[in-house]
Amino acid sequence: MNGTSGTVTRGRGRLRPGITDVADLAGVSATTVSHTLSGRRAVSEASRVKVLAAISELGYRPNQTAASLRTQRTYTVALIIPDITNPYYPTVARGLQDVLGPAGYLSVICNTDGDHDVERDYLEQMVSRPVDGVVIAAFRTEPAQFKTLLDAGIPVVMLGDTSDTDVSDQVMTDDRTGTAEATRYLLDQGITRIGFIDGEFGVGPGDQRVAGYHDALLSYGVRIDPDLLVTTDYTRQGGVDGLTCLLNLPDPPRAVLCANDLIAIGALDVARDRGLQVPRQLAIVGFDDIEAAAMVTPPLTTVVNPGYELGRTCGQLLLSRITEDFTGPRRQIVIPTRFITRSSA
Amino acid sequence: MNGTSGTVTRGRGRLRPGITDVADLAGVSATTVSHTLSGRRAVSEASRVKVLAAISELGYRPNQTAASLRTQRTYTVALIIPDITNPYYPTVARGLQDVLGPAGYLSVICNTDGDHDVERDYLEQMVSRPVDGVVIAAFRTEPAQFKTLLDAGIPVVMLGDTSDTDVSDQVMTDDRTGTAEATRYLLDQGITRIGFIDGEFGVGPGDQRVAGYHDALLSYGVRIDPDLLVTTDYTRQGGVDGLTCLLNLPDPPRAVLCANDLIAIGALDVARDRGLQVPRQLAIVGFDDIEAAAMVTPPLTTVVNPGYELGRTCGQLLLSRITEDFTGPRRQIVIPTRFITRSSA
DNA sequence: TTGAAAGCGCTAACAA
DNA sequence: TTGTTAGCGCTTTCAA
Repeated sequence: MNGTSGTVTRGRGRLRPGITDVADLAGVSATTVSHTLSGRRAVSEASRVKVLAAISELGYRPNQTAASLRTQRTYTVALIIPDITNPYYPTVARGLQDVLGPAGYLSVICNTDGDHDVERDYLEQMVSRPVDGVVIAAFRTEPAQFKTLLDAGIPVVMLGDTSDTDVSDQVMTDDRTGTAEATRYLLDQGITRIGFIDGEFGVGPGDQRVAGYHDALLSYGVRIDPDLLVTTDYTRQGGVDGLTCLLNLPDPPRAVLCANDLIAIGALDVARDRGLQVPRQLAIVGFDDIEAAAMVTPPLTTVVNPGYELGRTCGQLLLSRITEDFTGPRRQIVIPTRFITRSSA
Repeated sequence: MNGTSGTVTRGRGRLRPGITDVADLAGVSATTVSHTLSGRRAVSEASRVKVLAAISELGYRPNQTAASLRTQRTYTVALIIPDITNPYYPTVARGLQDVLGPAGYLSVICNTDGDHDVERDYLEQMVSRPVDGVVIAAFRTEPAQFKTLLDAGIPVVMLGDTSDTDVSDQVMTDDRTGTAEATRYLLDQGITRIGFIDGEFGVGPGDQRVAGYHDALLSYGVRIDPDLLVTTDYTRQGGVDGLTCLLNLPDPPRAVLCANDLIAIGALDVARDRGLQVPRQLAIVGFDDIEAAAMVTPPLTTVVNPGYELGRTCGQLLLSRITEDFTGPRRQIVIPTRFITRSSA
C-alpha cells in the first residue's frame, strides 16, 4: 500500500487511521511504528516519542484482524460446552479466562446443548476463523472431529472424561475418588446400607461416581446390593423419583449418595415430605457443590467439583500448546475433589 | 498473489489450502470460488460442481480472518459483564447467543469484576480487533467510553439501567414496577409494616427497586418509615445483617422485601435461627428468581428478573444496528418482570 | 458467466 | 537504527 493514497482516504478523519497514517505523521516508516508497538525490534527514543505522539493525536488503534492475517494468530480461543446456563460451566469458563485473559486471549463461548451436529458445526467454524485453541466439553464427540482441528494445527483440550479420545490433552475431575471418600465417610459412621441415585446411564460422569461408591463398599467388605443403585436424571425431579424408589424398598437405605447436587436436593424434598429427619434418619450426600448446595435446608454435605480449577488447568495446558512451550505427547490431568461436610450427612 | 507459487507451498498438503488452490484444481478463478461460496454472484452449474468437488477434495475451509480484513466484518460480538459466575449473567449470555448464533455471530465474554480500568481496556480491545458489536453491563462506565466504540462505528447496547448514558440502545428490567407489584401483594394481605433490605447504595438496580416499593406504599396511603429501609450488600450475609437490624427495631416489620434473592436467602437464615415462622410471622420476598430461589425452604416468593429475555432483546437490537436494518435514534427497551408466588410470602 | 487485478492493514524478511 | 518490499487469503470492482 501507498502511504499517500492511504492518507487521502483516512488521514482526513473520514475513517479509522491506519499504521501508515501514523507513520506519515511521525515521519517514520510503518515498520518503525509496528516495532514501537510490538517491541520486537529496537527503536530509537526519538522515533518512539514521535510515534507515540502521532498515535495519540490520531487516536490510532492497530487493527488486530490485519495482524492476525499476517501472523496467523487470532488471540482467540473457543470454549465449547453444552450450556452456559448449567451452573457448573460458568465456573469453568471463569477459570479458563482468568489464565487466558492476562495472556491476551479472548474466549468465545459456544453452547451445543449436547447436540452432536451443533458440536461439529462449531468445531468446523473454529478452523475456519481460525481460533488459536479450543477447550471442549463434549458428551459424545468422536475423535474424528478433533482430527480436523489438530490437522489445522489448532490445539484442543478436552474437558471431562466423556469421550474415548486419546488425541488431545485432557482435564478431568477425580470423580471416582470423590465418591469413594464420601462413601467412606458414611461407612465410618457405621452406616452400611447406602443407596446411590445415579443420573442418566452412560452420559456424563455418573459411571465414575458409581465406581467410586463401589470401590469404597468393596474395601470395607460391604456387599454391593444392586437394588440400592437407581438410575434417573441429573435433575431435582430425578432426585425425587430416585429416593422415592429407594424408600419403597423392603429394606430402605439409611443414607444416599447422589450423582449430583440437583438430585440430592430432590432427595431432600422427599425426605421433608415424608417427615424424615436428615441426617438422623436419612443422610444425604450430593456432588458438585453448586451455589444452591449451601442454601438448602439442611445445607448439603457434598463433594466439591472444582470447576474453577479445571478451567484454569485447561487454560494452562492450552496456552502451553499455543505458545509451543510444550510440544510433548498428550497429557491427562486429574483434578482432585474435596469433601465438604455440612449438615445433611 | 500468484496461484502457482501458492500451490508450491500449500497444494502439496503442507499447509492449509487457500482459495487459489481450490481455483487451480477446479480450473476456475478464485473469484468464481469465492462466489460459489458466498452466492453473491451467479455461477454456472458446471463451475459450481467443479468448485465444490475441489473444495471437498482439498478439505478447504475459507479463512475468515482474511475475509474479515476485506469486508470489515468479523462476525464476532462482545458481551462485557462483571462476572459470568454471577448466576444472572449466564442466562443473559444464553439469550444473546440464541439470537446472535443463528445469524452467524460468535460472542466473546469478558469479565470485568466491576473494575473500571478493566472495562476500559476491554472496550479498547474491542475497537482494535474489531468486533461487530458490543453488549455491556457496566456499573460505572461513563458515556465517554462508549464514544470510542461508537466513533469506530461499532454499535453498543447497554444492559441495565446503571449508567447515565444516552448514547446507545439500552435494555433493562422494569425493576420499579416489579417491586411495586410485590409490595402491593403484601399490602393486599393487610400487611403495612413492610421492610426493605437494599444492596449497596447507588450501585446496581437497588435504587429502582426501592422506588417501586415507595410507589406502592404511597399509592396505598401507607406512611414511608425510613427506619424500615436498610442498606447492606447484595449477598447472603447482607441479608443476615439486614434482617437482624430490622428485627431489632422497637416495632419490627411483618414482611421484608429484599433487593435480590441472595439477600432474601440470608433473611430466611435469620428467620430460621430465631424460630420465626415464614411466612406466618414474617413474609419474605426476593428479587431475580435465581436457581436457588426454588430450592430453599420455604421456596422463595420473588420477582422474576427475565435475564434470558434481556439477552435476546440485546441481541435483536444489536443485530439490527449491525445489519443497518435500523439506523434511527437510540432505543430504550424495558422488559417487564413477573411476580411469582411460592411459599415465603 | 467469468477473470484480472487491486487492495483490506498489518508484519517481517532483507537490505542498508 | 531504519526503510523497502512482499505478501497473509480473501472480496470486489472493473472489464470482458
